Amino acid sequence: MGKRKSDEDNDSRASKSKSADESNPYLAHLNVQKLPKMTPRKTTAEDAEKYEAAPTNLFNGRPFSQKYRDIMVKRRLLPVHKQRSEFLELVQNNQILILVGETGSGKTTQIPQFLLYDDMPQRSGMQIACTQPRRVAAMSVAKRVADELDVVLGEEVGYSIRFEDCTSSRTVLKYCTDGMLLREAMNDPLLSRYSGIILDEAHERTLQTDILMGLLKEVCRKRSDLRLIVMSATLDAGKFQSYFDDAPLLVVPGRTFPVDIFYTPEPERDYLEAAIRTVLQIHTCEDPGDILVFLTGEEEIEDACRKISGEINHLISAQPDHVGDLKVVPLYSTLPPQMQQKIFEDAPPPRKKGGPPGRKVVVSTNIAETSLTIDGIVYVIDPGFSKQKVYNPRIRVESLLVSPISKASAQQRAGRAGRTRPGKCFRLYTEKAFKNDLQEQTYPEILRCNLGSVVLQLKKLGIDDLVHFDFMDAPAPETLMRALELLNFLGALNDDIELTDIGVIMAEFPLDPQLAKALISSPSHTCSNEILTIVAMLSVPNAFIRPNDQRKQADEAKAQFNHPDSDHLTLLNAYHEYKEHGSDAQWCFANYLNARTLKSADNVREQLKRLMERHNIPLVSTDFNDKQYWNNIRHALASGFFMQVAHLERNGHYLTAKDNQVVQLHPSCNLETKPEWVLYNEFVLTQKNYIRTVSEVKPDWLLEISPDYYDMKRFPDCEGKRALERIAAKIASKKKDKKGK
DNA sequence: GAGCACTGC
Repeated sequence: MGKRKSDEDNDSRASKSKSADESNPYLAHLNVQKLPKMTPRKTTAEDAEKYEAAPTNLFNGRPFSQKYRDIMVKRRLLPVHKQRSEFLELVQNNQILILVGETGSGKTTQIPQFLLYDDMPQRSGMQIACTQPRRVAAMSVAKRVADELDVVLGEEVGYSIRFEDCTSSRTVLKYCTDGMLLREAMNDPLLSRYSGIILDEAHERTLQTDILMGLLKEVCRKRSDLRLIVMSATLDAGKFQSYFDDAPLLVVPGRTFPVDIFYTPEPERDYLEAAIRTVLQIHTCEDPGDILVFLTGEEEIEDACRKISGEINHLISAQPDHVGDLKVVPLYSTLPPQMQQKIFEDAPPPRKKGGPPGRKVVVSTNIAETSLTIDGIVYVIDPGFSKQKVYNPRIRVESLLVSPISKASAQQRAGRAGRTRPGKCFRLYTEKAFKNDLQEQTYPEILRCNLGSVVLQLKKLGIDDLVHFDFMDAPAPETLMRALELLNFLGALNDDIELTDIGVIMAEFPLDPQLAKALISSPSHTCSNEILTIVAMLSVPNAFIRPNDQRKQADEAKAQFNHPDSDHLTLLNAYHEYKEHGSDAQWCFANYLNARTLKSADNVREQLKRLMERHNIPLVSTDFNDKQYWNNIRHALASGFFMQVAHLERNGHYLTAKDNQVVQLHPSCNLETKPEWVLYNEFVLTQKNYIRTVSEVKPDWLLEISPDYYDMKRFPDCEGKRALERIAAKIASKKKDKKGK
């Protein structure tokens, strides 16, 4: 707090009082009299610029550095700079502002600073938050803006992301992930510490951004002092404006190079083949410049890379004087980081002096559309597809489907060719298809996924009437019903759709409701330490590595951790061994385990452990030699996953309980037998219906955990039902016997 | 006997 006080001193010194400075020789250099008076929300661009050009920093009282002045020259050249006055006028006269700025406009770095000089949150001990969908962006932009304001990162400017809070009591501008701001809202629904909130990249319409928009729309009504700026890259501004009650719009031009778009005259039958052909054509016919190809997934990308390399080798040996080298680089999220780094390497040089130039081609998933920017790309090949999540509320299954992209997405892809100089984009579909068949925008995530967690969060945020909640795009009623039903069966919501005591605690955990429930229930099965580990392992990507050319060795390595009737316990064993071996990366490598993934599981575990301690959920274990050790763990899992259970039918197939979907154990399952009853972590819909990460359960646990879900009166007829009825009868007669005696 | 678009708390 000491620092904030000195800010105020500095401020008031600058604006009104002279006497203190005149009598203080150390402050003589401030030359304060020349600085204009600044009143919050009345700042003009000229006044702010005078402060930015003053000898000392308004925010920390230190003299500005040369580096600061050098950066300032560049900042003044950003397109958004020209509109500072316009921005200030709009934000001073309106509570909500929509800002559209294309790539290179400088909106992410400058707008928060413009607002900072106008709001001056330091005077009232408040902050400005700017949200980003991704952690790396929050971190790197915060670093940049700290430099631009000539302050130390983590002091006046900071960032806040999961696992890392780089802010202090003097922080006035904070970049954070949108999920982080949402977490804050759960404990402070009015977000009262913020004088201004900027939602960046709103056009991406992530789940969190959509919830924040709905929430902030309400918060603005209750807090007239709050300023909200919604920033987006696309020209879909009209939708944002009308959602926010016709908020004014500021359009900032971008700074990119023109990109020529080419379409195919006829539809392509095989986009993969067409993409490869186009790479070869560009390489042999076009000017130097790197190529970016968008494909849908790992397998397709690796396949394409092999084929391109093969074809290029042919061409080079046929015409060595006319065809240069081509470096083919795959890119997808599960690629290890050192492999991902290859996209930044230079294109190969000509093989001999004066020979044809070398070129780099990056074959990538959608990761290169938003998350990663590769400089030097001049050619983009866009086949027009990506994998998208879809949710089927009827069978309660999320799956990934290769689908046509939207126009907005096609535009974004094309833009990747014009970052450093004019480029070309080859769309492997017809212009007519682009105009008539592609939808304008990609469906927002909130329409495409299971909403269990979202509904729990909204309830925790104090939204009582979910059905009438003002979503920008309202999810299907059936999807909401499914979420409410799940939360009701889990005991998080009562029959009046109110949050229960357990529901309140569940909402605190950054977990799917099923996992949160299993974790909270685990102390009553004396295995919370173990469930904590399993939940952490299930919250990170698959830790078992299985390279295509070493499948056998990898499977043998995994077999060491195997538990005969539970994949969940295999995860537990792997984690224990990892810790036993001192979290050693070498050991992980030798045992086909992903050290990075296990490290992040450990991080997650620590975070969840702290939350458990905060809520007084005891950390306990059953003695390892107790024969109930394994049973207790599976029993606790069942208390969260009793709705994800399958029964082995006499024909050898599994049928999911109640939904009666035919499913098979995923080939990655390591169960030694096919137990009659299993619970599963995940339903994977690919060529077949698979259930993945499976454990044996005892049917009497199911009846005991949720008599409501396993109410035989509301259970469809199947072999599983008859088996459950027999067990129920047995339990009933036992109870009777007991009473009789 | 198969995959795992991408994020995030």
